[in-house]
Amino acid sequence: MHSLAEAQARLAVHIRENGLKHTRQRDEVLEVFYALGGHASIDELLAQVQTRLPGVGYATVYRTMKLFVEAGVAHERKFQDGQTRYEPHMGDDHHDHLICLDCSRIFEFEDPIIEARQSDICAGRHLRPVHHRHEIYARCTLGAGCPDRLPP
Amino acid sequence: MHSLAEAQARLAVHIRENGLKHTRQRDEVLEVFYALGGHASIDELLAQVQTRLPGVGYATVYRTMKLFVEAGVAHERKFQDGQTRYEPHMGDDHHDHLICLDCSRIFEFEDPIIEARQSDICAGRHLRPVHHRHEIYARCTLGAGCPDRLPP
DNA sequence: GTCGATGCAAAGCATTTGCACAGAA
DNA sequence: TTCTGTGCAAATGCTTTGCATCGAC
Repeated sequence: MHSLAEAQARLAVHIRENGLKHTRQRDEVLEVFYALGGHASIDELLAQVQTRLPGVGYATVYRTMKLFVEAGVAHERKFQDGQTRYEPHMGDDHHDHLICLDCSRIFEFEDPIIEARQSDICAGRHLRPVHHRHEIYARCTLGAGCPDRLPP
Repeated sequence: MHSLAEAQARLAVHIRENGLKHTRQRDEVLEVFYALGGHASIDELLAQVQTRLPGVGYATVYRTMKLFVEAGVAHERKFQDGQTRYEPHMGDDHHDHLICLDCSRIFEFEDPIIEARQSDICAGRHLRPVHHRHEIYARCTLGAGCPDRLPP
């Protein structure tokens, strides 16, 4: 699942199968969620949704994103700033995050060697990894030359 | 720094150097903190401190743990249960966490291969790792035989 | 006697929930 | 018409802060 259209289809199925309802709000939140691209916070989502559908409040966005997670179209990520962020579900590929402390950009990475080491570490303790969280916080080696430096 | 005595010494220095004061509460919180051994939450700390010094409230424990972090005798860790946990600072050695979803135990691990891969991943993007968070959530392969299984 | 620390209650944030009403099916 | 979804406000859980008082120096 990559595109908005696929997400809409999957959500529709989930709604059907669980006797839920298709609403304008859910449509708009899903479109905004895909338009924002990834790592969107509730505040960012709400701000965008309100430009399309004034009157929507936090409760609806929170409930809707929870529904998206249950429907499998979104993932929940908790970084260190106290805000929950969401990203579109992209099939089975797993990835972790690399966060630039200079410009706040969030990169994604996936490393088979690290994944393998994790299994080994677990195996030594009679454990089997279920999921993990791996975030690297880093700074530009280019200093002020960071091409996408953002205001602090 | 490993022992309570060393932590007491370091805290005393920090207090001296910053014109702060040595108090009974800070003594007790530090002892309880070391007695609990690691990954203690504010609630756990407060409960223990109150057996020794009734009347202490959340505010004091929160403020005291923040002081310990500044003094370098404690580290702050945020796992996924919404509670901040603290662990004694053990010199320069860094470690990550392996959390058993069956019995809630928290293991520590450190893996040079993973650390090296992290640097490589950063280098490819002109970044230099500053710190990271790596948590593996796992289940016992022993099933109900998990020797230290705890109630859910 | 100063000035930082404490304890309590109130305030802050992010998130969740109760409830009356609106709107899909 | 029925029952879920929505919007608002109040409630919650964790953490921080304001303020009068306490206690270390």
